[in-house]
Amino acid sequence: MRGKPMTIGRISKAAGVKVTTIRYYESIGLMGTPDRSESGQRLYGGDAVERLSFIRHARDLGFSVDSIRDLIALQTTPQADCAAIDAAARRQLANVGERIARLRALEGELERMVRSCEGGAVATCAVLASLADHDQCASDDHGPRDIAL
Amino acid sequence: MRGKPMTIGRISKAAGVKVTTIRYYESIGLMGTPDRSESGQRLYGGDAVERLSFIRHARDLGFSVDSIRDLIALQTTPQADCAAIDAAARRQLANVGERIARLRALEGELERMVRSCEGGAVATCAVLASLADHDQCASDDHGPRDIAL
DNA sequence: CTACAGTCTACAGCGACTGTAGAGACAAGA
DNA sequence: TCTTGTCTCTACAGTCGCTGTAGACTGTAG
Ligand SMILES: [Zn+2]
Ligand SMILES: [Zn+2]
Ligand SMILES: [Zn+2]
Ligand SMILES: [Zn+2]
Repeated sequence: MRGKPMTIGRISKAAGVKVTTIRYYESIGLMGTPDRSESGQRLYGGDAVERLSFIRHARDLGFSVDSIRDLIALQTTPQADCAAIDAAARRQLANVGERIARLRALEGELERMVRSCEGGAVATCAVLASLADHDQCASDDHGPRDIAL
Repeated sequence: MRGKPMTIGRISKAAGVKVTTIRYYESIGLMGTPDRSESGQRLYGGDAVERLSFIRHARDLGFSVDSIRDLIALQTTPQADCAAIDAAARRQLANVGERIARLRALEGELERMVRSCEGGAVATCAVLASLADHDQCASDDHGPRDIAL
């Protein structure tokens, strides 16, 4: 660990990850146990900032913690083939594509609902009617279950 | 409560909502406390099926439980103006639109990452390099935080 | 009567954090 | 040196929208 050791607050600011989140990442094995000062405070080197940035960027791109753990593990053998890493990225891409498709279906139905109501009493609200009965909307727009937005 | 009372299993099948989920909806006040048989089993009328369908359709469209609670409350005064309901639907529509936009940004960045790697060793993997450094990707694609996918 | 399916309550778990309480540690100013 | 204020520590509860489990009881068909 070269360079001056940094406290958790410093790497938190440096990487843009909250202190509590860093401790959480440590607890789930994404971050590895850091050195401690005599009084027990965590001490990090610059590599910790790099790893945090990596984790955060991957999270921002929607990778699960599990995937990120895998990606980190794959980095430990730099001479290996990167096919597994590329595959993980492609899986994530597909995942995002599916979510977009599902959300677009919702968007379409919501648009129709909103357009169809011309105001008036709750009793005759077209939005409410659409919500009460999916068959009434253009049929096969959104999936039946497992939205997992 | 007209019609033969139905058990929780029956309305579960009728509405396509799991038994445990129905009890959960009751516990959080979406469903109201049903009558009970002598032995303590819940007994529902057909209106329960309607309400469950309503809830499920709204959930499928991405409405939060809180919003649905509001929507249900608004239905209790059918002579009122439906503006609040329509506004809720428009809010949800905007919400979905934002999520789509964010996901499209992710999609773009992931596509670039995947395209840029031509295979080889982990040490030189372009996907990994992109993940390690957001500045390296086309800069302003995905937001800094709060993905809330 | 005997299976077996359905129902009951109460609580733990998911993912990915966030927030809290209560205690100890450290840097800077008076 | 004392004090003040900011960090840091651990451990645990809460978020959202469910899902699954355990262990007991009830209802129904053969
Ligand atoms: Zn309306
Ligand atoms: Zn629908
Ligand atoms: Zn690669
Ligand atoms: Zn990026």
